[in-house]
Amino acid sequence: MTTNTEFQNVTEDLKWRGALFDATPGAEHILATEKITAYNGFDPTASSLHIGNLVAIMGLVRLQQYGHTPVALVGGGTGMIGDPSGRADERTLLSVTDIDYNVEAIRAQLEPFLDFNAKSNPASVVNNADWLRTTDLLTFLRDVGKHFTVNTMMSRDSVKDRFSRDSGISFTEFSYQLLQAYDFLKLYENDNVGFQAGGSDQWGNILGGVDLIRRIHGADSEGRPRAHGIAYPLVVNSNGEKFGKSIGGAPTLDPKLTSPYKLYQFFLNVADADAVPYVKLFTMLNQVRIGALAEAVSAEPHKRAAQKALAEQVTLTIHGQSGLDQALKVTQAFFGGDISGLSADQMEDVLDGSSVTEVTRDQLSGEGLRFSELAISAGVGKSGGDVRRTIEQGGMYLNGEQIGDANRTIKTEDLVEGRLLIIRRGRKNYSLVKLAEQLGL
RNA sequence: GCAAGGGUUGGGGAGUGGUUAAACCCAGCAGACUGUAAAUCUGCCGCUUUACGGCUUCACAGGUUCGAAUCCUGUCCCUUGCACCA
Repeated sequence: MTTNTEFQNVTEDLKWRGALFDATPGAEHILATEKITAYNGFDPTASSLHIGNLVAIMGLVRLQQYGHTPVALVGGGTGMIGDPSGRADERTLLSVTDIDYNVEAIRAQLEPFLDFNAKSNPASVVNNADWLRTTDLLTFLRDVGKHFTVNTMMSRDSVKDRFSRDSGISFTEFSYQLLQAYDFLKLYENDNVGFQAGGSDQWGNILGGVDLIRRIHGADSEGRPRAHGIAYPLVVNSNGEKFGKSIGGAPTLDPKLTSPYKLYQFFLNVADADAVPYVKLFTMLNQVRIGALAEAVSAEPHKRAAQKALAEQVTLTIHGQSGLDQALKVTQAFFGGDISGLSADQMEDVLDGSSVTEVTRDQLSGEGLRFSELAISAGVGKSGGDVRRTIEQGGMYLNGEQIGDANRTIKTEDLVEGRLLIIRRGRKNYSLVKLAEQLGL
């Protein structure tokens, strides 16, 4: 074992972290000897990136760390078509308004990761809508389409899979690979972007772009390809399941959709076997730190040192110090002690930012409000029957106390210090209910 | 356009006149055990103020029946073959 904690270049680093799946010939050499500009595309099919995108984001971060210039491409144009990769069925097209909204949201989510003010290699965000929406059909077919044979296009796995299915593939999605190749070409020509990074599912699309650039611009003066690509592996957990595919869908990077607390909890609950690999992939911690964590995991697994480090680091980068503080505070309150001992102020503080529901004083007066109704509006139950069943199984709590009666009603006396209620479903799902302010009545 | 096959509860997929709110698997939820893990086990998993009750469901609209997801008619959609086009 050497004491050397620094890697010479980004590829060594990525390899050590298990984050390099494939690279075009010569790519590693260039990454080690030159400072390049690399881009990674993000699909605006949803309003938020999720943790599945984290590998790619961290890839850009590491590239920047080693002096390369990262470019995040948000697919406002390609999003209008839809990538068939990894899809069993045709996508439903999104409206332009939705896409534009998503593009903005994603742009904002990428910002905490990258340094946009670096002197020599500032990060930037581009939107392929800027060129794709204005390119005219005939020009595109002549300049780009001419370089692709349908034979190759059909041999793509993402396309082939769909051929064998009943649903087939539309021409629209079939064309997708051309668009992504065109993006690379545009970025190469306009901004001298010579690298594309992406998940292994994007490898075919990446090579398509590399190929297109070679066909149009040929090799450089030394006979080397002008464009390169690297791919990250698909992250799976120790059960072979796709990363993030649990607990009601993948956590997002949007604090409104996934509170810092929930994000923190997601990573804290990672299985032992996954903890160290994930730390390597998703944090900037160095070899020494990670080596120590690995030892800690095997020596004292119950202390979950790696899980804690992982959850802390990820929450910190995505939601900042205040987000992490909040996540830790909530965790401490819920798992460290008894929340029924907390004051209303503390509860509110701890749960601020997670889902909050309001009730009016009227609703709680007289007969009171049925617990099941409140639980549904607070989002911890799907229907009256669902809530009742959960209560019967002992899974519903009000202010830290288990509810035994499915007909439980909520009255003003139940409010903690006259203004708050805490509903809990199962072990980890908390929801805050506030008494609405009465406005000038 | 013609012909054949098909559309079942989140997904997959049984079920072809009654005991079917609908097998089974996966996913999901709750509980036990634990380390807020994994594995395992138990219960739940259309709606309903608690129900051996009521209601609404098997693409949609009608119809036949004491009774239909199951039969008939029409409509929509999907798949496959043929034709048309080229």
